[in-house]
Amino acid sequence: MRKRQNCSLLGFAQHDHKRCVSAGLKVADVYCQKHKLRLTTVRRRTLSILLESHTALGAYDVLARLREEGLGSEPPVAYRALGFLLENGFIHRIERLNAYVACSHPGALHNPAFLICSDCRAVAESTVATTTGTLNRQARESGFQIEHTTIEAEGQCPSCQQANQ
Amino acid sequence: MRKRQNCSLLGFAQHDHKRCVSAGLKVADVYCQKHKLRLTTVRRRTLSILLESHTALGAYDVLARLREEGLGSEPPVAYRALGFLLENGFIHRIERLNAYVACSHPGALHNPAFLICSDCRAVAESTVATTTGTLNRQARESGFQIEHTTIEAEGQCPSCQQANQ
DNA sequence: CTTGTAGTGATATAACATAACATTTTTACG
DNA sequence: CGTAAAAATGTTATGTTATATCACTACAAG
Repeated sequence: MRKRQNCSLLGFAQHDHKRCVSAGLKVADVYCQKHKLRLTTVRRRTLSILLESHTALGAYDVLARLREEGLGSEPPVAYRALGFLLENGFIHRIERLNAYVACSHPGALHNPAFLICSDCRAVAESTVATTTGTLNRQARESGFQIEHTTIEAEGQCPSCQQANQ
Repeated sequence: MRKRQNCSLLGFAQHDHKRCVSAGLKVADVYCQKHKLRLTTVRRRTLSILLESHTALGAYDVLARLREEGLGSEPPVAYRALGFLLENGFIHRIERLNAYVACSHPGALHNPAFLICSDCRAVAESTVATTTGTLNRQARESGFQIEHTTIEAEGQCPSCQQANQ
C-alpha cells in the first residue's frame, strides 16, 4: 500500500495526517501571500487546529485551544479567525453541527458536500456538490436566485459502524 | 386564474394560504389518530403557528406566541412540541437558519430540499431531494452509511429581488 | 382504581454567536 | 523616518439557540 496518500482523495481512510496539516498550511501561506491577505498568528493557528482534527470542532473547542496557548481567550477572537478562514475557503462550516472543519481541497474555490458521522463528528468532503436537477428547475421556474447550496449527509462512518455492532 | 391552488405545488407563488393551514392541521389530525399519537393542544397550536407562516420561525418565535396564549412560557415547551412535530414529519428544521417550517407536503415521509430566502426567510420545499451521484458513490466506496441528507439552497426569492433593486 | 407511560411545568444552565468600543499593529504614503 | 488610515486584536457585555433535570399531572390499559 502506498504511503503518500493524497489528502484530496481522502474519505474515511487511514492516511498520513501530518501531511494534511503541513500541506494545508502551506497552501494557505501561499494563497495569502499571493492575495495580500494577512495570515496572522491567531488565524494560522486556528487553521492548524482544524487541520489537525479530521472531526468538526465547535468554535468554543477552537477557542479553548487558543486560550491554552495565550492566543486570545474571548469568543470574538475565535469567531473572527474562523470568519477569515471561511471567507477565503480554507475551512467550511458544518451547519448540522454548528461546527467547523478544515477544507480537504484547499486552493480551489468550491461548493462542497459533506459526509458527517453523527457519532464521532468525522467529516469527509466531496468537492462536487451539485444539487438535483429538480431543485434547480424549481428555482428557475419560481424565479428564485440560488446563491449558495448546503449539502450535508449525516450517518455513520465505517469505524463507528463497527464500534456500534 | 384558479383559486384553489394546490399547496403541494407551491413555490413562492401567491396562493390561498388559509387552505394550507386547515389542510395541514387536518392531515396531522388524521395521521395522529391513525398512529395513536397525541396531537395535544400545545403541539397542535405549534403546528398551526408554523403553518400560518410561510417563513421559517425560530423556536423562540414560536415560544413567544405560545406564551401569549398561555400555552407554556419556557423553552422546553416549544422544543418538545417542535421535536414531536419533527419526528412525525409535520415540520422540518432549516439548519442554516436554526429555524423551523411547516411541511408543505404533509403525510408522506420524505427527505426534502429547500429554497431559502436569506432576506425574508421564506421557504419553499421540494419533495424530491436526491443527492448527487458523486456523493452517494463516495459514501458507498468509503463504507459510509448515509442516514439523512440535508439540502438547502440559500438565495433571494422573487419579491426580495425586486425589493432590492 | 392503580400503575406505568407520556406529557407538561419550571428552574437552571449549556452551547453557539455577535454588538460595541477601546487599543494595538500594520501599511501606505508624504 | 513619521504619521494618518486601515486592519487586526482585546475586552466587556449580551443576544440567541438548545438541553439537562427533577417535580408534577393526565391518561390509557389492565
